[in-house]
Amino acid sequence: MTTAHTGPRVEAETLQEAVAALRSRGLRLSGARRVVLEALYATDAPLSAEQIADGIGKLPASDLASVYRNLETLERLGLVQHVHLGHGAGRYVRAGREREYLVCERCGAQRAVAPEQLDGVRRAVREATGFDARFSHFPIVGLCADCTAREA
Amino acid sequence: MTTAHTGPRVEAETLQEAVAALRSRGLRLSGARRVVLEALYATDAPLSAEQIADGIGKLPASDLASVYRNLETLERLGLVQHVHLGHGAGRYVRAGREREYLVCERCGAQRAVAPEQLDGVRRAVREATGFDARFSHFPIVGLCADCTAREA
DNA sequence: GTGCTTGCAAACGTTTTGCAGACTC
DNA sequence: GAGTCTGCAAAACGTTTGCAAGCAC
Repeated sequence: MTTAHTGPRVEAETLQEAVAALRSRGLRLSGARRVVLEALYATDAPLSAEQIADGIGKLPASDLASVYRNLETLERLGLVQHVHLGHGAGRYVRAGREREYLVCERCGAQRAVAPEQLDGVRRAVREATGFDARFSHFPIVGLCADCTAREA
Repeated sequence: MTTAHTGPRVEAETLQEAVAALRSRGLRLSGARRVVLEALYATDAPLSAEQIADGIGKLPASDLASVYRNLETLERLGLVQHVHLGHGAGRYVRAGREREYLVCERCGAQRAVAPEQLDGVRRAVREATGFDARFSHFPIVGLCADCTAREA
């Protein structure tokens, strides 16, 4: 870790806003940091740290340890979120995309949906258990429609 | 891995039945294997491989690698199931307990419930997405009632 | 005796940490 | 110039694998 930079979370729709948010906290825009941000702003798909370090095939590569450090810094700032989509490595997406995930544990299919689509699920969870469910960090896991059909 | 032992899953309510199931597949009841089974049948709580290897404080200890190998064998037999309750190590429970899990991502509280209790949730997931959700392997993650209240 | 099973050690994939030098502001 | 940030190397963590010896059957 570098020095702690706490404070309220930040909104950033664009790379420019993200950079502004960084600067407003006294953080710098280094080469490695830019690679991480550009990768995350280049796609909506959840990326592994390794994919980011490799520059997702088109950006300059950077050190994996720096990628992890930057992801942590950016997550603390509220610019990045990580997701666990199964048994493998964690995945990272820029925050503010407002997505929740479902993963099929048979075929591995991943699906991202808008949170509103799961409001009924959230309501059912609250009624049954009192929990306020969030599927943005850990997904709903089960069998997708195809695998359910194949099962029968 | 040792030799493969495939075949239909097995039911075992008691340790004796589990041992019988083992034997019916040509598997043996070694010391290390007994420690794993006794630990799992001693509690309903999901245990880490390390806790099992330590004999959950009261049983004889055994080697961690053997514990993992036995857990895999027993899981393949259908006698054991593993659960991921957050960022840490995996947890293991004996199968047939029919539990699904909720975890609070703020305070870490874990709750196990009977699957029927989440039937409404499953229905809501199916209606919204076509998925057949299962919360026995990956839990529902969110904020528990206490943390939700504290939030406001 | 056969061959499943063990313990130990070493490797694994992912993530974290220590450190001296480099770069941003 | 001050202090953040980097790359590299090494460690940490949970888990898997190779192997020769040991034990259940």
